[in-house]
Amino acid sequence: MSRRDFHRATEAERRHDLIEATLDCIAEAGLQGATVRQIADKAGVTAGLIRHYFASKDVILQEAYKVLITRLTEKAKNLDGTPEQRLASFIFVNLTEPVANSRSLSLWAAFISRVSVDPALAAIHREGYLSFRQELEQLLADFFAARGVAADPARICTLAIAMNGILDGLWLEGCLAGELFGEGELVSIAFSSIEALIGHPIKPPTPTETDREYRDALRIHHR
Amino acid sequence: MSRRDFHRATEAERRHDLIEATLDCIAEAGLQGATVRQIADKAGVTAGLIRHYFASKDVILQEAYKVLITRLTEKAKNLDGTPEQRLASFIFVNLTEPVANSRSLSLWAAFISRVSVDPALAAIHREGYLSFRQELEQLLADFFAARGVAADPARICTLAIAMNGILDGLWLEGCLAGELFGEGELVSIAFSSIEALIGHPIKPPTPTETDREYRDALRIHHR
DNA sequence: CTCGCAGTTATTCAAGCGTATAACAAATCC
DNA sequence: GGATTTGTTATACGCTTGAATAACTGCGAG
Repeated sequence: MSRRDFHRATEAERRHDLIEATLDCIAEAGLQGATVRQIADKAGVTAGLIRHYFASKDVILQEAYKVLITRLTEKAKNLDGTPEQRLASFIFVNLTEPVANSRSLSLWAAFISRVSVDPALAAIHREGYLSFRQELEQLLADFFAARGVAADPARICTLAIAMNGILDGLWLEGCLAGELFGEGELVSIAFSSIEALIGHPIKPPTPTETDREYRDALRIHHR
Repeated sequence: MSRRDFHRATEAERRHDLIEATLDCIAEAGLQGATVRQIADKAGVTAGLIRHYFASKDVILQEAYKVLITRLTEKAKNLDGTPEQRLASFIFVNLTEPVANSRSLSLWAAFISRVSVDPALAAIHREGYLSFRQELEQLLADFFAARGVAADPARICTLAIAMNGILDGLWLEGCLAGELFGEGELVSIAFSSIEALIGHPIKPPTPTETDREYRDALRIHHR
Protein backbone atom coordinates (compact mmCIF):
# COMPACT_ATOMS: atom_id res chain seq x y z
CA MET A 1 0.00 0.00 0.00
CA SER A 2 1.96 2.95 -1.26
CA ARG A 3 0.63 6.40 -0.76
CA ARG A 4 -1.05 8.03 -3.72
CA ASP A 5 1.05 10.57 -5.61
CA PHE A 6 0.75 13.97 -4.10
CA HIS A 7 0.00 16.47 -6.83
CA ARG A 8 -1.01 20.03 -6.26
CA ALA A 9 -3.30 21.70 -8.79
CA THR A 10 -4.86 25.11 -9.11
CA GLU A 11 -8.33 25.56 -7.80
CA ALA A 12 -9.76 26.08 -11.29
CA GLU A 13 -8.15 22.90 -12.59
CA ARG A 14 -9.31 20.80 -9.68
CA ARG A 15 -12.86 22.04 -9.76
CA HIS A 16 -12.99 21.47 -13.51
CA ASP A 17 -11.55 17.97 -13.24
CA LEU A 18 -13.91 17.03 -10.44
CA ILE A 19 -16.95 18.29 -12.34
CA GLU A 20 -15.90 16.48 -15.50
CA ALA A 21 -15.41 13.33 -13.46
CA THR A 22 -18.88 13.79 -12.01
CA LEU A 23 -20.43 14.07 -15.46
CA ASP A 24 -18.50 11.01 -16.62
CA CYS A 25 -19.72 9.00 -13.67
CA ILE A 26 -23.32 10.00 -14.27
CA ALA A 27 -23.10 9.25 -17.98
CA GLU A 28 -21.62 5.83 -17.34
CA ALA A 29 -23.58 4.67 -14.32
CA GLY A 30 -26.38 7.10 -13.69
CA LEU A 31 -26.83 9.36 -10.71
CA GLN A 32 -26.57 6.40 -8.37
CA GLY A 33 -23.15 5.68 -9.81
CA ALA A 34 -21.92 9.17 -9.04
CA THR A 35 -20.70 8.56 -5.51
CA VAL A 36 -17.97 10.67 -3.99
CA ARG A 37 -15.61 7.72 -4.15
CA GLN A 38 -16.34 7.00 -7.82
CA ILE A 39 -15.98 10.65 -8.74
CA ALA A 40 -12.72 10.98 -6.84
CA ASP A 41 -11.40 7.80 -8.40
CA LYS A 42 -12.23 8.99 -11.91
CA ALA A 43 -10.58 12.34 -11.18
CA GLY A 44 -7.50 10.60 -9.79
CA VAL A 45 -7.79 11.97 -6.28
CA THR A 46 -9.07 10.70 -2.97
CA ALA A 47 -12.64 11.11 -1.82
CA GLY A 48 -11.91 13.61 0.89
CA LEU A 49 -10.73 16.20 -1.61
CA ILE A 50 -14.20 16.63 -2.99
CA ARG A 51 -15.42 18.07 0.26
CA HIS A 52 -12.47 20.43 0.20
CA TYR A 53 -13.76 22.05 -2.99
CA PHE A 54 -17.50 21.52 -2.65
CA ALA A 55 -19.49 21.98 0.53
CA SER A 56 -21.39 18.76 -0.08
CA LYS A 57 -22.08 16.19 -2.72
CA ASP A 58 -25.26 18.05 -3.65
CA VAL A 59 -23.20 21.12 -4.48
CA ILE A 60 -20.92 19.33 -6.90
CA LEU A 61 -23.98 17.89 -8.61
CA GLN A 62 -25.44 21.37 -8.94
CA GLU A 63 -22.21 22.69 -10.40
CA ALA A 64 -22.08 19.78 -12.81
CA TYR A 65 -25.63 20.51 -13.91
CA LYS A 66 -24.71 24.14 -14.59
CA VAL A 67 -21.79 23.01 -16.72
CA LEU A 68 -23.99 20.58 -18.62
CA ILE A 69 -26.65 23.20 -19.36
CA THR A 70 -24.00 25.64 -20.49
CA ARG A 71 -22.49 23.04 -22.77
CA LEU A 72 -25.86 22.13 -24.26
CA THR A 73 -26.86 25.72 -24.94
CA GLU A 74 -23.67 27.68 -25.61
CA LYS A 75 -23.41 26.41 -29.20
CA ALA A 76 -26.78 27.95 -29.92
CA LYS A 77 -25.73 31.37 -28.69
CA ASN A 78 -23.67 33.99 -30.49
CA LEU A 79 -24.66 32.69 -33.89
CA ASP A 80 -23.89 35.04 -36.72
CA GLY A 81 -25.37 35.81 -40.11
CA THR A 82 -28.72 37.23 -41.13
CA PRO A 83 -31.66 36.67 -38.78
CA GLU A 84 -32.84 33.92 -41.10
CA GLN A 85 -29.43 32.26 -41.10
CA ARG A 86 -29.19 32.52 -37.34
CA LEU A 87 -32.58 30.90 -36.88
CA ALA A 88 -31.64 28.12 -39.26
CA SER A 89 -28.31 27.61 -37.52
CA PHE A 90 -30.09 27.47 -34.20
CA ILE A 91 -32.22 24.58 -35.40
CA PHE A 92 -29.27 22.83 -36.95
CA VAL A 93 -26.94 23.20 -34.00
CA ASN A 94 -29.44 21.80 -31.54
CA LEU A 95 -30.06 18.65 -33.54
CA THR A 96 -26.52 17.64 -34.44
CA GLU A 97 -23.33 16.79 -32.61
CA PRO A 98 -22.13 17.65 -30.09
CA VAL A 99 -25.46 18.68 -28.62
CA ALA A 100 -27.41 15.69 -29.84
CA ASN A 101 -25.92 12.39 -28.72
CA SER A 102 -26.79 9.65 -26.30
CA ARG A 103 -24.42 10.88 -23.62
CA SER A 104 -26.14 14.25 -23.55
CA LEU A 105 -29.47 12.54 -23.15
CA SER A 106 -28.26 10.33 -20.31
CA LEU A 107 -26.92 13.32 -18.45
CA TRP A 108 -29.94 15.47 -19.17
CA ALA A 109 -32.42 12.83 -18.07
CA ALA A 110 -30.49 12.12 -14.90
CA PHE A 111 -30.68 15.74 -13.84
CA ILE A 112 -34.23 16.32 -15.05
CA SER A 113 -35.39 13.44 -12.90
CA ARG A 114 -34.10 15.30 -9.87
CA VAL A 115 -35.30 18.75 -10.86
CA SER A 116 -38.74 18.06 -9.41
CA VAL A 117 -37.19 16.81 -6.19
CA ASP A 118 -34.28 19.15 -5.51
CA PRO A 119 -35.16 22.87 -5.34
CA ALA A 120 -31.57 23.91 -6.01
CA LEU A 121 -31.51 21.93 -9.24
CA ALA A 122 -34.95 23.28 -10.09
CA ALA A 123 -33.62 26.83 -9.83
CA ILE A 124 -30.69 26.03 -12.09
CA HIS A 125 -32.99 24.35 -14.56
CA ARG A 126 -35.40 27.26 -14.59
CA GLU A 127 -32.63 29.73 -15.24
CA GLY A 128 -31.20 27.70 -18.09
CA TYR A 129 -34.60 27.09 -19.60
CA LEU A 130 -35.66 30.73 -19.51
CA SER A 131 -32.32 31.88 -20.87
CA PHE A 132 -32.57 29.43 -23.74
CA ARG A 133 -36.10 30.48 -24.54
CA GLN A 134 -35.22 34.14 -24.35
CA GLU A 135 -32.45 33.54 -26.86
CA LEU A 136 -34.96 31.81 -29.08
CA GLU A 137 -37.48 34.63 -28.70
CA GLN A 138 -34.83 37.14 -29.76
CA LEU A 139 -34.03 35.06 -32.80
CA LEU A 140 -37.68 34.90 -33.74
CA ALA A 141 -38.19 38.59 -33.14
CA ASP A 142 -35.23 39.42 -35.37
CA PHE A 143 -36.47 36.99 -37.97
CA PHE A 144 -39.90 38.57 -38.13
CA ALA A 145 -38.47 42.07 -38.03
CA ALA A 146 -36.20 41.30 -40.98
CA ARG A 147 -39.24 40.08 -42.89
CA GLY A 148 -41.20 43.17 -42.00
CA VAL A 149 -43.81 41.11 -40.17
CA ALA A 150 -45.57 42.52 -37.13
CA ALA A 151 -44.20 40.72 -34.10
CA ASP A 152 -46.64 40.48 -31.22
CA PRO A 153 -44.50 39.66 -28.15
CA ALA A 154 -47.09 37.25 -26.79
CA ARG A 155 -47.20 35.40 -30.08
CA ILE A 156 -43.42 35.26 -30.22
CA CYS A 157 -43.39 33.84 -26.73
CA THR A 158 -45.84 31.12 -27.68
CA LEU A 159 -43.91 30.35 -30.84
CA ALA A 160 -40.69 30.09 -28.88
CA ILE A 161 -42.23 27.63 -26.46
CA ALA A 162 -43.65 25.57 -29.27
CA MET A 163 -40.44 25.61 -31.26
CA ASN A 164 -38.54 24.73 -28.13
CA GLY A 165 -40.84 21.77 -27.66
CA ILE A 166 -40.38 20.56 -31.21
CA LEU A 167 -36.62 20.88 -30.97
CA ASP A 168 -36.60 19.09 -27.63
CA GLY A 169 -38.67 16.25 -28.97
CA LEU A 170 -36.60 15.77 -32.11
CA TRP A 171 -33.42 16.11 -30.09
CA LEU A 172 -34.75 13.45 -27.74
CA GLU A 173 -35.74 11.23 -30.63
CA GLY A 174 -32.36 11.69 -32.24
CA CYS A 175 -30.53 10.84 -29.05
CA LEU A 176 -32.72 7.82 -28.35
CA ALA A 177 -33.10 6.41 -31.82
CA GLY A 178 -30.26 8.12 -33.59
CA GLU A 179 -29.32 5.02 -35.53
CA LEU A 180 -32.79 4.77 -37.03
CA PHE A 181 -32.44 7.84 -39.17
CA GLY A 182 -29.75 10.23 -40.26
CA GLU A 183 -29.13 13.56 -38.65
CA GLY A 184 -30.09 15.33 -41.81
CA GLU A 185 -33.50 13.72 -41.65
CA LEU A 186 -34.08 15.10 -38.18
CA VAL A 187 -32.95 18.56 -39.23
CA SER A 188 -35.17 18.38 -42.29
CA ILE A 189 -38.18 17.38 -40.22
CA ALA A 190 -37.44 20.20 -37.82
CA PHE A 191 -37.32 22.72 -40.64
CA SER A 192 -40.61 21.69 -42.18
CA SER A 193 -42.36 21.51 -38.81
CA ILE A 194 -41.08 24.85 -37.67
CA GLU A 195 -41.75 26.52 -41.00
CA ALA A 196 -45.34 25.36 -40.67
CA LEU A 197 -45.44 26.60 -37.11
CA ILE A 198 -44.25 30.11 -37.79
CA GLY A 199 -45.80 30.30 -41.23
CA HIS A 200 -42.63 31.25 -43.05
CA PRO A 201 -40.05 29.30 -45.03
CA ILE A 202 -36.53 29.23 -43.62
CA LYS A 203 -33.51 28.81 -45.82
CA PRO A 204 -31.04 26.24 -44.47
CA PRO A 205 -27.84 27.71 -43.05
CA THR A 206 -24.95 28.36 -45.37
CA PRO A 207 -22.38 25.66 -44.68
CA THR A 208 -18.77 26.65 -44.10
CA GLU A 209 -15.94 24.86 -45.83
CA THR A 210 -14.94 23.07 -42.68
CA ASP A 211 -18.43 22.04 -41.75
CA ARG A 212 -18.11 18.44 -42.81
CA GLU A 213 -20.78 17.37 -40.41
CA TYR A 214 -23.28 19.59 -42.10
CA ARG A 215 -22.51 18.20 -45.54
CA ASP A 216 -22.88 14.69 -44.14
CA ALA A 217 -26.23 15.64 -42.76
CA LEU A 218 -27.42 17.01 -46.06
CA ARG A 219 -26.13 13.97 -47.90
CA ILE A 220 -28.07 11.64 -45.63
CA HIS A 221 -31.06 13.88 -45.97
CA HIS A 222 -31.07 13.80 -49.75
CA ARG A 223 -30.04 10.23 -50.40
CA MET B 1 -43.38 -1.24 20.30
CA SER B 2 -46.51 -3.07 19.26
CA ARG B 3 -46.40 -5.41 16.37
CA ARG B 4 -47.74 -4.11 13.08
CA ASP B 5 -51.22 -5.25 12.11
CA PHE B 6 -51.15 -8.52 10.30
CA HIS B 7 -53.24 -8.27 7.17
CA ARG B 8 -53.30 -10.82 4.42
CA ALA B 9 -53.92 -9.69 0.87
CA THR B 10 -54.16 -11.45 -2.47
CA GLU B 11 -51.06 -11.61 -4.56
CA ALA B 12 -52.54 -9.31 -7.21
CA GLU B 13 -53.48 -6.70 -4.64
CA ARG B 14 -50.12 -6.76 -2.93
CA ARG B 15 -48.12 -6.56 -6.11
CA HIS B 16 -50.30 -3.72 -7.31
CA ASP B 17 -49.99 -1.83 -4.03
CA LEU B 18 -46.25 -2.29 -3.89
CA ILE B 19 -45.80 -1.09 -7.47
CA GLU B 20 -48.01 1.92 -6.85
CA ALA B 21 -46.02 2.69 -3.72
CA THR B 22 -42.83 2.44 -5.76
CA LEU B 23 -44.12 4.92 -8.33
CA ASP B 24 -45.24 7.25 -5.56
CA CYS B 25 -41.83 7.14 -3.94
CA ILE B 26 -40.08 7.87 -7.24
CA ALA B 27 -42.44 10.73 -8.05
CA GLU B 28 -41.96 12.28 -4.63
CA ALA B 29 -38.27 11.73 -4.01
CA GLY B 30 -36.71 10.43 -7.19
CA LEU B 31 -35.16 7.05 -7.76
CA GLN B 32 -32.87 7.57 -4.80
CA GLY B 33 -35.91 7.99 -2.62
CA ALA B 34 -37.36 4.69 -3.70
CA THR B 35 -35.68 2.45 -1.13
CA VAL B 36 -37.21 -0.81 -0.04
CA ARG B 37 -37.99 0.69 3.34
CA GLN B 38 -39.67 3.76 1.89
CA ILE B 39 -41.67 1.70 -0.57
CA ALA B 40 -42.76 -0.72 2.15
CA ASP B 41 -43.67 2.14 4.44
CA LYS B 42 -45.78 3.82 1.76
CA ALA B 43 -47.52 0.53 1.02
CA GLY B 44 -48.16 -0.03 4.73
CA VAL B 45 -46.11 -3.19 5.04
CA THR B 46 -42.64 -4.08 6.27
CA ALA B 47 -39.59 -4.09 4.07
CA GLY B 48 -39.12 -7.83 4.03
CA LEU B 49 -42.39 -8.36 2.21
CA ILE B 50 -41.04 -6.77 -0.94
CA ARG B 51 -38.55 -9.55 -1.37
CA HIS B 52 -41.37 -12.03 -0.94
CA TYR B 53 -43.07 -10.70 -4.06
CA PHE B 54 -40.11 -9.48 -6.08
CA ALA B 55 -36.81 -11.29 -6.48
CA SER B 56 -34.88 -8.07 -5.92
CA LYS B 57 -35.32 -4.34 -5.77
CA ASP B 58 -34.32 -4.13 -9.42
CA VAL B 59 -37.25 -6.33 -10.35
CA ILE B 60 -39.84 -4.18 -8.63
CA LEU B 61 -38.39 -1.16 -10.43
CA GLN B 62 -38.69 -2.97 -13.74
CA GLU B 63 -42.28 -3.91 -13.02
CA ALA B 64 -43.05 -0.35 -12.02
CA TYR B 65 -41.55 0.89 -15.28
CA LYS B 66 -43.75 -1.52 -17.23
CA VAL B 67 -46.80 -0.21 -15.42
CA LEU B 68 -45.80 3.38 -16.10
CA ILE B 69 -45.27 2.77 -19.81
CA THR B 70 -48.59 0.98 -20.05
CA ARG B 71 -50.33 3.85 -18.30
CA LEU B 72 -48.72 6.43 -20.56
CA THR B 73 -49.59 4.60 -23.76
CA GLU B 74 -52.81 2.69 -23.12
CA LYS B 75 -54.98 5.78 -23.57
CA ALA B 76 -53.61 6.14 -27.09
CA LYS B 77 -54.57 2.60 -28.07
CA ASN B 78 -57.95 1.27 -29.08
CA LEU B 79 -59.13 4.66 -30.24
CA ASP B 80 -62.26 4.56 -32.35
CA GLY B 81 -63.71 6.62 -35.13
CA THR B 82 -62.53 7.25 -38.67
CA PRO B 83 -58.79 7.04 -39.33
CA GLU B 84 -58.70 10.83 -39.30
CA GLN B 85 -60.52 10.99 -35.98
CA ARG B 86 -58.25 8.33 -34.50
CA LEU B 87 -55.15 10.20 -35.56
CA ALA B 88 -56.53 13.43 -34.10
CA SER B 89 -57.49 11.68 -30.87
CA PHE B 90 -54.03 10.19 -30.67
CA ILE B 91 -52.49 13.64 -30.73
CA PHE B 92 -54.99 14.99 -28.25
CA VAL B 93 -54.75 12.15 -25.76
CA ASN B 94 -50.98 12.33 -25.59
CA LEU B 95 -50.93 16.03 -24.80
CA THR B 96 -53.63 16.25 -22.15
CA GLU B 97 -54.31 14.75 -18.76
CA PRO B 98 -53.76 12.17 -17.51
CA VAL B 99 -50.82 11.50 -19.81
CA ALA B 100 -49.37 15.00 -19.68
CA ASN B 101 -48.64 16.18 -16.16
CA SER B 102 -45.59 16.85 -14.05
CA ARG B 103 -45.81 13.56 -12.18
CA SER B 104 -45.63 11.63 -15.44
CA LEU B 105 -42.57 13.58 -16.43
CA SER B 106 -40.83 12.97 -13.12
CA LEU B 107 -41.44 9.26 -13.37
CA TRP B 108 -40.52 9.10 -17.03
CA ALA B 109 -37.27 11.01 -16.58
CA ALA B 110 -36.28 8.91 -13.60
CA PHE B 111 -36.57 5.72 -15.59
CA ILE B 112 -35.12 7.15 -18.81
CA SER B 113 -32.02 8.17 -16.92
CA ARG B 114 -31.45 4.53 -16.03
CA VAL B 115 -32.34 3.06 -19.41
CA SER B 116 -28.84 3.68 -20.70
CA VAL B 117 -27.37 2.02 -17.62
CA ASP B 118 -29.64 -0.92 -16.88
CA PRO B 119 -30.07 -3.43 -19.74
CA ALA B 120 -33.30 -4.80 -18.27
CA LEU B 121 -34.87 -1.35 -18.26
CA ALA B 122 -33.48 -0.76 -21.73
CA ALA B 123 -35.32 -3.83 -22.99
CA ILE B 124 -38.58 -2.69 -21.42
CA HIS B 125 -38.11 0.77 -22.87
CA ARG B 126 -37.37 -0.57 -26.33
CA GLU B 127 -40.47 -2.72 -26.31
CA GLY B 128 -42.70 0.12 -25.20
CA TYR B 129 -41.18 2.52 -27.67
CA LEU B 130 -41.51 0.19 -30.65
CA SER B 131 -45.04 -0.75 -29.69
CA PHE B 132 -46.02 2.90 -29.44
CA ARG B 133 -44.44 3.72 -32.77
CA GLN B 134 -46.05 0.72 -34.43
CA GLU B 135 -49.42 1.91 -33.19
CA LEU B 136 -48.65 5.30 -34.66
CA GLU B 137 -47.52 3.80 -37.97
CA GLN B 138 -50.79 1.91 -38.20
CA LEU B 139 -52.73 5.09 -37.55
CA LEU B 140 -50.81 6.89 -40.25
CA ALA B 141 -51.20 4.02 -42.70
CA ASP B 142 -54.95 3.96 -42.12
CA PHE B 143 -55.07 7.72 -42.43
CA PHE B 144 -53.31 7.73 -45.78
CA ALA B 145 -55.30 4.74 -47.02
CA ALA B 146 -58.56 6.50 -46.18
CA ARG B 147 -57.38 9.47 -48.17
CA GLY B 148 -56.38 7.31 -51.09
CA VAL B 149 -52.77 8.38 -50.81
CA ALA B 150 -49.97 5.97 -51.68
CA ALA B 151 -48.34 4.93 -48.41
CA ASP B 152 -44.71 3.96 -48.74
CA PRO B 153 -43.89 1.97 -45.57
CA ALA B 154 -40.49 3.59 -45.23
CA ARG B 155 -42.03 7.04 -45.44
CA ILE B 156 -44.66 6.10 -42.89
CA CYS B 157 -41.92 4.88 -40.59
CA THR B 158 -40.06 8.15 -40.89
CA LEU B 159 -43.22 10.14 -40.37
CA ALA B 160 -44.06 8.11 -37.28
CA ILE B 161 -40.64 8.79 -35.80
CA ALA B 162 -40.90 12.47 -36.54
CA MET B 163 -44.42 12.75 -35.21
CA ASN B 164 -43.39 10.79 -32.15
CA GLY B 165 -40.60 13.29 -31.63
CA ILE B 166 -42.90 16.27 -31.96
CA LEU B 167 -45.40 14.77 -29.56
CA ASP B 168 -42.65 13.89 -27.10
CA GLY B 169 -41.28 17.39 -27.19
CA LEU B 170 -44.61 19.10 -26.76
CA TRP B 171 -45.55 16.64 -24.04
CA LEU B 172 -42.29 17.42 -22.32
CA GLU B 173 -42.85 21.14 -22.71
CA GLY B 174 -46.36 20.84 -21.40
CA CYS B 175 -45.22 18.86 -18.38
CA LEU B 176 -42.33 21.21 -17.64
CA ALA B 177 -43.96 24.53 -18.36
CA GLY B 178 -47.59 23.57 -18.23
CA GLU B 179 -48.57 26.72 -16.39
CA LEU B 180 -47.13 28.90 -19.14
CA PHE B 181 -49.73 28.00 -21.71
CA GLY B 182 -53.00 26.14 -21.88
CA GLU B 183 -53.34 22.56 -22.95
CA GLY B 184 -55.34 23.60 -25.95
CA GLU B 185 -52.45 25.69 -27.13
CA LEU B 186 -50.17 22.68 -27.06
CA VAL B 187 -52.69 20.57 -28.91
CA SER B 188 -53.14 23.30 -31.47
CA ILE B 189 -49.40 23.60 -32.02
CA ALA B 190 -49.17 19.85 -32.38
CA PHE B 191 -51.90 19.83 -35.01
CA SER B 192 -50.36 22.52 -37.15
CA SER B 193 -46.87 21.03 -36.88
CA ILE B 194 -48.02 17.53 -37.70
CA GLU B 195 -50.26 18.67 -40.51
CA ALA B 196 -47.23 20.36 -42.02
CA LEU B 197 -45.19 17.24 -41.47
CA ILE B 198 -47.54 14.82 -43.19
CA GLY B 199 -48.81 17.34 -45.71
CA HIS B 200 -52.48 16.88 -44.92
CA PRO B 201 -54.94 18.75 -42.72
CA ILE B 202 -56.40 16.83 -39.79
CA LYS B 203 -59.80 17.63 -38.40
CA PRO B 204 -59.82 17.86 -34.62
CA PRO B 205 -61.50 14.91 -32.86
CA THR B 206 -65.24 15.04 -32.27
CA PRO B 207 -65.74 15.79 -28.58
CA THR B 208 -68.12 13.65 -26.56
CA GLU B 209 -70.66 15.23 -24.26
CA THR B 210 -68.74 14.23 -21.16
CA ASP B 211 -65.39 15.37 -22.48
CA ARG B 212 -65.24 18.57 -20.50
CA GLU B 213 -61.48 18.60 -20.63
CA TYR B 214 -61.57 18.71 -24.39
CA ARG B 215 -63.94 21.66 -24.46
CA ASP B 216 -61.69 23.47 -22.00
CA ALA B 217 -58.76 22.81 -24.25
CA LEU B 218 -60.53 24.16 -27.30
CA ARG B 219 -61.72 27.20 -25.41
CA ILE B 220 -58.18 28.04 -24.39
CA HIS B 221 -57.07 27.36 -27.93
CA HIS B 222 -59.51 29.74 -29.49
CA ARG B 223 -59.46 32.52 -26.98
C1' DC C 1 16.69 27.56 5.79
C1' DT C 2 12.82 26.44 8.31
C1' DC C 3 8.45 26.85 9.48
C1' DG C 4 3.68 27.71 8.86
C1' DC C 5 -0.02 26.73 6.11
C1' DA C 6 -2.95 25.22 2.46
C1' DG C 7 -3.73 21.16 -0.45
C1' DT C 8 -4.04 16.30 -0.35
C1' DT C 9 -4.27 11.61 1.46
C1' DA C 10 -5.74 8.19 4.65
C1' DT C 11 -8.69 6.65 8.12
C1' DT C 12 -12.74 6.61 10.74
C1' DC C 13 -17.75 7.09 11.79
C1' DA C 14 -22.67 6.87 11.90
C1' DA C 15 -26.46 6.15 8.96
C1' DG C 16 -28.83 3.88 5.49
C1' DC C 17 -28.84 0.47 1.99
C1' DG C 18 -30.36 -4.34 -0.02
C1' DT C 19 -30.64 -8.71 1.53
C1' DA C 20 -31.12 -12.89 4.49
C1' DT C 21 -33.31 -15.28 8.06
C1' DA C 22 -35.86 -16.29 12.11
C1' DA C 23 -40.20 -15.59 14.56
C1' DC C 24 -44.98 -15.16 14.24
C1' DA C 25 -50.05 -15.22 12.62
C1' DA C 26 -53.75 -16.89 10.02
C1' DA C 27 -55.65 -19.46 6.64
C1' DT C 28 -55.90 -24.47 4.64
C1' DC C 29 -55.69 -29.38 4.69
C1' DC C 30 -56.66 -33.98 6.32
C1' DG D 1 -59.01 -29.55 15.44
C1' DG D 2 -54.07 -30.20 15.38
C1' DA D 3 -50.41 -30.14 11.53
C1' DT D 4 -48.86 -27.70 7.68
C1' DT D 5 -48.30 -24.26 4.63
C1' DT D 6 -47.98 -19.55 3.41
C1' DG D 7 -48.16 -14.50 4.01
C1' DT D 8 -46.18 -11.19 7.08
C1' DT D 9 -43.33 -9.04 10.68
C1' DA D 10 -39.12 -8.35 12.99
C1' DT D 11 -34.35 -8.55 13.48
C1' DA D 12 -29.72 -9.05 12.01
C1' DC D 13 -25.78 -8.82 8.74
C1' DG D 14 -22.46 -7.07 5.60
C1' DC D 15 -21.64 -3.42 2.74
C1' DT D 16 -21.67 1.27 0.80
C1' DT D 17 -22.60 5.85 1.43
C1' DG D 18 -21.57 11.01 2.66
C1' DA D 19 -19.17 13.19 5.94
C1' DA D 20 -15.65 14.25 9.52
C1' DT D 21 -11.11 14.11 11.13
C1' DA D 22 -6.31 13.01 11.56
C1' DA D 23 -1.96 12.53 9.19
C1' DC D 24 1.06 13.91 5.78
C1' DT D 25 3.40 16.77 1.89
C1' DG D 26 5.49 20.44 -0.36
C1' DC D 27 5.50 25.21 -1.55
C1' DG D 28 6.32 30.05 -0.21
C1' DA D 29 6.96 33.72 3.28
C1' DG D 30 10.13 35.60 6.39
